[in-house]
Amino acid sequence: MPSVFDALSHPIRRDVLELLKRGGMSAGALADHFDVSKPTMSAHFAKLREAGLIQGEQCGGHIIYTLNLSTLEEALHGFMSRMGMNLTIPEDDQ
Amino acid sequence: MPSVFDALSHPIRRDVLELLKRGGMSAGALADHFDVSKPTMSAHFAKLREAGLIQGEQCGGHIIYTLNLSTLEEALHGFMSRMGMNLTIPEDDQ
DNA sequence: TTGTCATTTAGTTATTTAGCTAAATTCCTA
DNA sequence: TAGGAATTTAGCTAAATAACTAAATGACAA
Repeated sequence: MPSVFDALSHPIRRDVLELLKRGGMSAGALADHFDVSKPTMSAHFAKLREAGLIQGEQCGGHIIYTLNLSTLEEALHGFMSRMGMNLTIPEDDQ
Repeated sequence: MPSVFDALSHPIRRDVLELLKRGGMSAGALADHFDVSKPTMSAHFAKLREAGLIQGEQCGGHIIYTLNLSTLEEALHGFMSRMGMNLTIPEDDQ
């Protein structure tokens, strides 16, 4: 069971989270953004899933991944408060 | 050259950063907090150094490691602004 | 300058990670 | 229900990581 910080240690996985910031995307659409094979991307998705950072939902013939921002917030908040920093989340744009 | 996120991926290294939050400590004093050998700790220090998160200064027969908080802030700030979060650093206690 | 303590380097091992291709699975659609 | 697209699983390889012990280095102190 990889921690959030393990999941964040690979640049592709950080990029995936950013792509998901504005809404869900299918595994294939996500994979198209990166220059590695789809099975490799599938393994990255699995690591993000196991860390609780994303979740996938079967939707038609696709799987739509969505960001679980609260897991990320919680992990960063926990670490940063240990380090004496504060995290603030801005209000949603409307 | 490991990134800040690589350096943060090991729990011992995150704990080292927290121990250094309030000031410098020698390699030996830091190592005493963990249940691994000193050479193993030396490798963890090296990774933190290469990521720019700590620096060591020869001081008497010891090496004093100090936190480079700005590197951590910059990396977290960079990632969090990509993710639509904000980081604030509270004023120093006086 | 020799001894001692602190730290790092060397060298080894086991495990994990990241990547690939090929095959299996899943789920729609015709 | 057969075909086809999307995704994951299996199985493999190479490289990186984390750990250890033993040896080397560095820096003071007697």
